Amino acid sequence: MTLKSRTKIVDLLKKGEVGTEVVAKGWVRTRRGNKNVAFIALNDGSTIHNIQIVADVAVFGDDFLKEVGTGACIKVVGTLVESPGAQQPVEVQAKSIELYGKADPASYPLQKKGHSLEFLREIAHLRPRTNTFSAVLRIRHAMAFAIHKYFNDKGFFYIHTPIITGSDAEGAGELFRVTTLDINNPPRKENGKVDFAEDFFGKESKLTVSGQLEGELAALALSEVYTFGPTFRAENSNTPRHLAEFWMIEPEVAFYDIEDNMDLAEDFLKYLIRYALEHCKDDLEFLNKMWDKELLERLNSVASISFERLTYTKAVEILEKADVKWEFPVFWGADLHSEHERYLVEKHFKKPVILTDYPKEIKAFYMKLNDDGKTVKAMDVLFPKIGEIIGGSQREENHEAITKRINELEIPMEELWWYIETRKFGTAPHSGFGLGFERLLLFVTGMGNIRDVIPFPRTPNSCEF
RNA sequence: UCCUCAUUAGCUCAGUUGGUUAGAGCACCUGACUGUUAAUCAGGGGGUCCUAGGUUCAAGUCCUAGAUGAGGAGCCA
Repeated sequence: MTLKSRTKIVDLLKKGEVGTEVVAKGWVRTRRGNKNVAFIALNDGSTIHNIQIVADVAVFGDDFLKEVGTGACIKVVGTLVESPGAQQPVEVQAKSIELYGKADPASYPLQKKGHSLEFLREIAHLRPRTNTFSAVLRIRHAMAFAIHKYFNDKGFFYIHTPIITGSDAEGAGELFRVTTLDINNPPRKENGKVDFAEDFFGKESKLTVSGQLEGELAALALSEVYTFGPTFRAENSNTPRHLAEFWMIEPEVAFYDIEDNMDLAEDFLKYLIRYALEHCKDDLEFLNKMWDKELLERLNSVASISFERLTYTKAVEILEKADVKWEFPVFWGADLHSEHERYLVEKHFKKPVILTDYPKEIKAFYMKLNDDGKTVKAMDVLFPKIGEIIGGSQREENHEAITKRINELEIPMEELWWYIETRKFGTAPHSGFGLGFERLLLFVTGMGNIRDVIPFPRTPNSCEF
């Protein structure tokens, strides 16, 4: 028998092998009992549920059992039996217990009672051992897996786009610099500016804010691709919806117009939500009970309802007619603020909304210009509670049009020569979008703060662990 | 970055109009209990009231500045 030999608690609880000897390993959640018998709730992270270990005090001794308290890690060999208690189908009558690691009860920070999410963030090294956080992590895994499954089943190829980039032309926010220069004494040019020709790459380099531009290069060869990787924004954003380091999914598809793009986005989101409802039932029920009483109802609703689709122009008309005093004025050409988006999703339509055809001035250079010359084929998917969960567009594939737009916005053309060349050689209509993975998880788990759906959040002034 | 609020025991939080020795629940320790279910019951230990100034006979409480956290806004995914 090797060290890894054990039955996972999720399998023990399926009640398959009653009467047989089993080995369970895990971390003690609580211990209670009397002078004759101790009950140990054991969890190994395979499920939200614990297995109850029953240990006779006469066999194991009071002093030993005292060490098997909250937080300790143990190996238990015993018989799986039907439980006389009402709250669990089976339990393990312990024959032997090996203490892998004790946890001093006076200093172990996790109690059997609940903690605030703020406190748990301060002990991110231990919070995976809580019910809430282990549930979130299992759902996070399930969603990552479902994303790959969805695209793989549809014949999309997973493209690894670079994390270090030499271009900052995408315009999606402030970038983190990557350098090997001595920041206390960098080489300088005659004009006093830092000489990045002497840096590792011979030029300035940054952490990527998006894999989209490279994804487009791949789509214009492999037709259907997606990226799924970390992205970095050095914005000083302090909100429950922003991270400095987050994961993004970016499908990019040749021969898709904006309608196809919207169909893909809606189908994709519904698939993921249905996958969670089907595969993460116990964890979602726990989160529903613990944090968000409307979670399951909301997930079921969004999974089946048809998203509302309308143009930016129509949305502005609705907002202008609305009997609401806006903090930010609404007029054609103004960017929509979260109060406007929330009104459309939560009050007016009461379901997810896809807004399209925004004024070109408030959108990025790569979006395809409409025939009206004023709007671009952009699409934002707005969700209840979250706001913008997806942003995407049909891309400008016309060489003349995209160089004109780049010049208008005074984006340095020489940094994008490779991107522009795809429009020169065998260009094709294509579309894509970006989905923030943690924003998806906020919606699926019902958690209120994005720092609680990623194991180790990076935010301004916070890079512990 | 801006606005608002918060910071008191390991955790969650009370603390009245500025007034004696700062409290509770949980956790922890000791004991009781023949199968518990966030076990229960009894007892015990535990405090730089975020920090630095200030006002006052007297400050956890009022004022100023700062630190940290949270919510809202902006930026966005």
